[in-house]
Amino acid sequence: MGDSKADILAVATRLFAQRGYDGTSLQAIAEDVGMRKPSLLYHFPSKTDLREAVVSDLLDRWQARLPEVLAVATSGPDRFTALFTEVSGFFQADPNRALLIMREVVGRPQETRARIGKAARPWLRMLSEAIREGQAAGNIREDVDPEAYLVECIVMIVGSFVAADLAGFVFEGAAAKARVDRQLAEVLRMAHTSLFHPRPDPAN
Amino acid sequence: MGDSKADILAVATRLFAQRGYDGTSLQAIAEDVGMRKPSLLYHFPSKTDLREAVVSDLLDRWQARLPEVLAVATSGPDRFTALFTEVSGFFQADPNRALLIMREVVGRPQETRARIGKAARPWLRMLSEAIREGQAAGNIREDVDPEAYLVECIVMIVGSFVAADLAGFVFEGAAAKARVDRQLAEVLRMAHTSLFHPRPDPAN
DNA sequence: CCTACCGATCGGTAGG
DNA sequence: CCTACCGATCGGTAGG
Repeated sequence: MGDSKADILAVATRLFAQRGYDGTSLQAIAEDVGMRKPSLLYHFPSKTDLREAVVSDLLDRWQARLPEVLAVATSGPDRFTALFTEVSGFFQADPNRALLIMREVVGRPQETRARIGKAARPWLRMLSEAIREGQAAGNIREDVDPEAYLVECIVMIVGSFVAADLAGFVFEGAAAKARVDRQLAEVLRMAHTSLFHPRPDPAN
Repeated sequence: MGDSKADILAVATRLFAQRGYDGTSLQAIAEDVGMRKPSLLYHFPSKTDLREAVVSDLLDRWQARLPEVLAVATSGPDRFTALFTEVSGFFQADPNRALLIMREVVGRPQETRARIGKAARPWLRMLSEAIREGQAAGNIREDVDPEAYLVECIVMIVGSFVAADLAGFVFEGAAAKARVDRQLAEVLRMAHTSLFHPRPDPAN
């Protein structure tokens, strides 16, 4: 029923995220979609094309969230936490997104990496500028390296999903979902504490 | 010249790290080593065996550094920075280690993940206990989640090497090596700031 | 450590 | 969207 192209994209995203690009055959994707391999290749002329479409789809979905993210980042109380929640919510909506990005970034094809980098660029520019303004205004610690700080925040958020899987082997108990939540809570704390000046009234 | 088995391990580590396990053929490894595929399979009976040997080799090299790490972690001034430097130095000695770990952790074979988790476990237990003691003694922030904090520190360190590659596309200039150094410096600052209580004498 | 070779599976095409 | 099929490459074996 419905849009075959969208079905293929959804299945390919899931399998590329979970088994990697090289570890996923077109046959496996076609089977999960419920069609034969040549039919899949009618919609996407080659495996490389499918990969690009999967990455484009992910980046498009991020761009589609742009309005909410901007709204939250420019007004209201505690903009920092709101922005953080917005970003991590994007990955929580589908944890495969985090795995996929990790794999595509670590993977070799420079072209794909360049596209992800290009998509992230305006965001990082805008936010690093905001950090510099905060530093000039005295709200943000002077020793923060804005670009490096932002990169590490993304690394931590995306890494939380990857690590949550592994953490099950390291510490007992706790389902993957609860693990992610706990990791993300700590990431928020770390990111917040290391960005702003300490409050002058600690209960210490 | 010399130990074929060690040569194979070194080449396999490099190629698995850079192209992934599925993206690396035994033929490619054999070629780089300078032998034929069946000769390689004489030393390692199957590709799976080779993968396990590569992971074991990495974990063994980490274990071999244990004495220095423990020495640095239990005495001397600024044990935090010393321990951090020791850990990141392990990956700086060969950045492929960071890529390999990232790939093996994100990859599916649960067995490999379980082994990495098992190797990390005693370390994380020991350090999280030390954090709890610091919290009881009042040196460390009460709101730190010890296990989650440590997981994120590792995520950040390993992620710095992965991100340094990508950062070249996001911000202009700066070679990968300098990028890693800059990211690691910021990771150290973030990890330190978010762990300890603020000094009572900020120049603010 | 090699040559020679195997069945299976890969991405992709022809043709309808 | 299918059946039928292609050459290339995969991990691995036989045998020396």
